[in-house]
Amino acid sequence: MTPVKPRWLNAEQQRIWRSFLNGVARINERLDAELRSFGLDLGEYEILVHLSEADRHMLRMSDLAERVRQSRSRLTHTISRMESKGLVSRVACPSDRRGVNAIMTEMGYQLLVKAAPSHVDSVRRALVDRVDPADFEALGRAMEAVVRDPD
Amino acid sequence: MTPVKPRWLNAEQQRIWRSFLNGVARINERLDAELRSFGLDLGEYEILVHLSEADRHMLRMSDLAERVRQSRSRLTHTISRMESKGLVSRVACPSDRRGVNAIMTEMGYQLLVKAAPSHVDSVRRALVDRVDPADFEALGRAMEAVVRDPD
DNA sequence: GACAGGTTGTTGAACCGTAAACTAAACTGA
DNA sequence: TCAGTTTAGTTTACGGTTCAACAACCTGTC
Repeated sequence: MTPVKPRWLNAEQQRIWRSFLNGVARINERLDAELRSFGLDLGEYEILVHLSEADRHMLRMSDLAERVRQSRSRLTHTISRMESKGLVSRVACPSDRRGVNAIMTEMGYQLLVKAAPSHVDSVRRALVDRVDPADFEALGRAMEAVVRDPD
Repeated sequence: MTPVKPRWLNAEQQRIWRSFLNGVARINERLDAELRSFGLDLGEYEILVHLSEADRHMLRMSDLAERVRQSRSRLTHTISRMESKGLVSRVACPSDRRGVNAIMTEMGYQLLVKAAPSHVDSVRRALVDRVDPADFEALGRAMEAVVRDPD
């Protein structure tokens, strides 16, 4: 007979869970507010980061979608907007005629270069510098466990 | 002379930061997927939770907005939708004629009672049970530091 | 007691994300 | 070879969020 009763969170676990929800919201608020002054949101910023790290600043749409955890549909929309802002452009993929490569423009690269120091500083002020280093490492292990394998 | 050079994240810090972004996204995905089967999203669920904990299952709109970290405008829209689903209703506030109280209906309460065990189970499977207990506590301290005081 | 300034909550438009349907191309195997 | 399936990316419609403007009310001060 399998247990039917739900295993509630105890008071401590519940407190931590709510802190997590609050903390995540707070961090996102701060990062978004700061990036807005560059006309970017976190999603667009991450796209620029991943393109900047890629060979020839270019990635297949589906590959990029996975890296930034956006649905393909969402990425299509986001890239279209960024394209009309001149930050990226689209190139047909030579090896697979279904494929499309997103490629960062010089203007996109320059914007990233300009925004990055301020963004990193936000990440520090919102999280990294606020937290005890040992706790920060533990947070890393925790999140790696969350992302790891099944389901 | 103040330092101008940005203090970049070192490799370890960057790895942890990216794990954090990935982990948070993963957790939200899982929770939303599960709540969808009750016709709720995380925002609506949290509204029900906070109302259920309040005296007479009732809270001022602005108070509720703060607790669930939604803008007032967003809460107005969300509550309107939930009202038309029969989960909450609105009552004028006697002491302040600008005020509006959101109050949970019996139907809203019953939905919460039905959804809660499954939701708690998701929280466990997505985070609590996946993480070493000591790391989980560290995560709590980290998030409390994020939420605490200035800015 | 009136007015300046802040607060509460709503509105409507613009914007962004989601979901499903769809086109085109590439595999797969019989 | 070719029917069936899978994959890539886009399109469309819809729903939710944000933003700015607004009306109604409260609060303190002169």
